[in-house]
Amino acid sequence: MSASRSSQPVVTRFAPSPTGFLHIGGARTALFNWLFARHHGGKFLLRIEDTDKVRSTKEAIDAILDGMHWLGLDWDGHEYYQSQFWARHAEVAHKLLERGHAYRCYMTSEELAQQREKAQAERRPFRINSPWRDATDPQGDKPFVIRLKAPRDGETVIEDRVQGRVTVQNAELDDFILLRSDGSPTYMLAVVVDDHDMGVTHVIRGDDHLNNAFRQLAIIRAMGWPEPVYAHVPLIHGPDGAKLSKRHGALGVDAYRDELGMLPEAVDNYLLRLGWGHGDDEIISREQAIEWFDLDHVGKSPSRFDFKKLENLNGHYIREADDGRLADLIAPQLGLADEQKELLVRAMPELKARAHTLHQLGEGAGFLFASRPLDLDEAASGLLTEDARSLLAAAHQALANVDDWSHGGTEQAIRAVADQAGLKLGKLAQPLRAALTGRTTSPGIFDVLVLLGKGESLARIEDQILEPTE
RNA sequence: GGCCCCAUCGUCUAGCGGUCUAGGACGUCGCCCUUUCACGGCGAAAACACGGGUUCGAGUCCCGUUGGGGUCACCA
Repeated sequence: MSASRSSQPVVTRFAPSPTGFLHIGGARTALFNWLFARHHGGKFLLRIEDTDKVRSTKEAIDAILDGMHWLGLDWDGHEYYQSQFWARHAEVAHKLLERGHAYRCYMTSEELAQQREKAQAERRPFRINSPWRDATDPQGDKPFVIRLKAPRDGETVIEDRVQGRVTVQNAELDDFILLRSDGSPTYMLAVVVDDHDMGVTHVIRGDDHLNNAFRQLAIIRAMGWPEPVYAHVPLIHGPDGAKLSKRHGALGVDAYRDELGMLPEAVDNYLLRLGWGHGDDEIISREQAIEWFDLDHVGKSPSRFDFKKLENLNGHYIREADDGRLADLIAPQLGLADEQKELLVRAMPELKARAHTLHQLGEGAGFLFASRPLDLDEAASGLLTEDARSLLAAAHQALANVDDWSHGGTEQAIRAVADQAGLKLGKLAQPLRAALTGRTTSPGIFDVLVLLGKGESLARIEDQILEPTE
């Protein structure tokens, strides 16, 4: 009976393979691992699984580290690189060999293919059946791989913290490869060795690894190592229920930031609630998440990605966010000079209530920095009828006489003009909005007036009073 | 196909045998607020996949059916 690690200080890890970017599913796995470690005051480690040299690139690794930083998922100590431990992996493979838990297999790929075809023809599931499993005599320098001598009888049971008790007949598992013919370790060996050496106590990962867990356990038991606690989290699916693909949301987290205009706290909050719940709570701060997170409330069924909900959450966090921070985030998009940022910050309280993404926020701020004469959109120019223009003239005159250029001061003047014309405020406010912002939607009209200032406001109105030159 | 897993409103979920005429959130639709759009407030429609059991009693336990997902490499 192997010792359990569940009573030791918690050590979790996130082990992405750098073959692309940090996708959203990986981000959630990382978040869960991070939260679990922080909740228990343990350690959260990061290991880059770069054993596939061809597909692993520096860019991909940077993208992952960058994504982790953005989401606020800091790891303890330095990041590990799996490729650095090849010698150690091989060492373990040979130890297994010495102990009779593994064997040299000299089967050629042709022989393997033959077995596979035969199994297929007989319509029975294919299991590798190597004649070398019980061979005792080394075959000189013929090429070989090292295979695990997996148990064939009985069953293996995993008490998964998310999936519950999962049982698999050992006959289902075959003698998978530990060390390739070129001496490199397979993933199955490498994870087990690294997790052990890093002292990982809890393996929290996507449930696409659930089947692997049984194979990995076989290695662990053969080595007599302590077994980690497993928690296999269901995968995230696209809106149509199919596996999340690029078409849906398997974008890199960088795309959520750069292309979708999301705030990291919104993505974190959304990801946390996807597959995990805490009563009726929806808006959950980092601190609360650390306090509340547990494996018991992770759901067992896959969940679909819902952009609308993410966007709603993002809108919430934008409204909560600091005005200066938001201004900094969208200033590049607007191409603003530093001295223009002050206006943006001042306008932010009005702007941010109207945006669900950073891009919408930027669009909403556009009118503040537009140069005269304004480019009116179709709906706005449609509003500027002959009648409207003469109304604007009256408004211009009234506004020109306003000394107290404040929300109240401008409102008083505009309401007076509307009253005099016997019109509801809206009849005047809309043309005014069109002249001032070039749009039919904007922050409150008096806020716009104040933000723009007296000079600019009057000038923009004046631009629209004059008949358009055909 | 073999093996493994899953199944509450359209979506994310609460529910851990009676408190469920099933709660919250997003989305949808009304109404209110209102100078537009938002924000905010109020309200509505909307679910326990199906069939058997177990039990005094099942959304909650068991079995089956159906549906969905995962996995079956000298990839990770």
